Amino acid sequence: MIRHTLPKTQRLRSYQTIRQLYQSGATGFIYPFRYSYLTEPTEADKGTQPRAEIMVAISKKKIPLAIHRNRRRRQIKEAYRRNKHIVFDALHNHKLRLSFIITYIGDETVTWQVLEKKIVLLLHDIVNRLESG
RNA sequence: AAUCUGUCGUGUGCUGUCGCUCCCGGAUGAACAUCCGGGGGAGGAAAGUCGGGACAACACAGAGCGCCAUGCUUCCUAACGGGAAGGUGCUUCGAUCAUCGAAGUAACAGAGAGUGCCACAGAAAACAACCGCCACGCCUUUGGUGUGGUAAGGGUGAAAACGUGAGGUAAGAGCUCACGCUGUGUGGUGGUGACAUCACAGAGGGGUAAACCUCAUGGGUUGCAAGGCCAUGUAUACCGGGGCUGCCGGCUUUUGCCGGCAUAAGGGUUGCUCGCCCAAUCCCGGAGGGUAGGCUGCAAGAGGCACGGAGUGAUCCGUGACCCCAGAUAAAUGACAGCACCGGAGGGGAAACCCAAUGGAACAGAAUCCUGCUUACAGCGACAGACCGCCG
Repeated sequence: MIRHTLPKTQRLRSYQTIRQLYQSGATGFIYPFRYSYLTEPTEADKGTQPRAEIMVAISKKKIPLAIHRNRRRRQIKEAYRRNKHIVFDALHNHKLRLSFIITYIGDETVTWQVLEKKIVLLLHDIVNRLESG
């Protein structure tokens, strides 16, 4: 049973990884999100553990005010935090490390309930793609 | 009382579940970390990035030119293009014999150097003659025409060459005079000063400087992505071109090396020029490569509040074992419920009153800090003003 936390170590913070993701990450689309992700296998001799790193990006064109972008980013992070067990179970089964970016492309009218449902769909989508190879 | 406008103040709180970040203490652990406990964690504008400063790096012999900013006075302030108090002009309102008071407003130095511009209309917008008036000449003589004088009258315009009266003249004109108006100069008085007021002299040829400009004052450049340290790395690397000079002395068989002086393509002097300074481990171009990780700067000060004092005021001084004091870094300070708050569809009740659904809850998110300005803003409170009504 994992705890539903989201500390610094599970957030995507490396410039190089982000660059790699935008250049060569596998992408998908579930409205109102677009996502791209990369995986690498864990290596037991180096002591790396399965884990996921996430980043949330929001377009300034869609949501112009900083305070509204902040709120939307917090809601997305919250939705991921509450449902991240979906993807974590798969990662442990396949011994993978995952980095991914969720880009919000909706507008300000999407409600919290819809947002959480769509995140769950998105996570299941990623898991399906991992399982199928 | 209600509504509206303006100014000032304030600008959500509590509970639950699950989370984030920083600091302190403890535990596990080689370490990264993880866990437990405690504490701190967005704004009045954090915004616009507009002024001014602190702080930092680089630069700085000097002179000239240029560029930018500011522009009534005194004061406040670390400083300012900010603020306070005042002066002057203009506008509005009110009272009044003159004159005075209130509110608002002002890029409010110079149009006695020069240049430019002044739409339309008008003859003309700055060397004024269209009509008119006057003199003289000519002709086909109730008139027409030419030359000259004339800014009193007409007409145009936002603005037409000081106003009124008298003298004067061919007709006229500040041409002369009186009174007045507006500048200038000198002197007196009051005021720290802007300025006010009085006297004398002399002048009257528009406006426009957020047009160029003139005058006065100020201004080195870049900004925390500043800068410092650690780690990493590749620097006197590679290719092409330029330069690699002259004299003297020393060493040396020579090539060459070292030192001094001179020259200077080039570089620096952070707008330009002169001047000054630098110098072969140099300068220009090409191609290619690397880094972009961590720590620091980085949070207690031009801080708030209370009381007392000085000042018209901005503000300053003193006292206080009074209070506060975010530091994130693909960027924490939250998400979701419920209640409180506003509102009240509707329901209950004889009534007072009670219960209440949907809904509403502004503007807005630190990024080195402070200070000011500007802009955005629901609700509540205070104080002014306007309007309506006068039974509230």
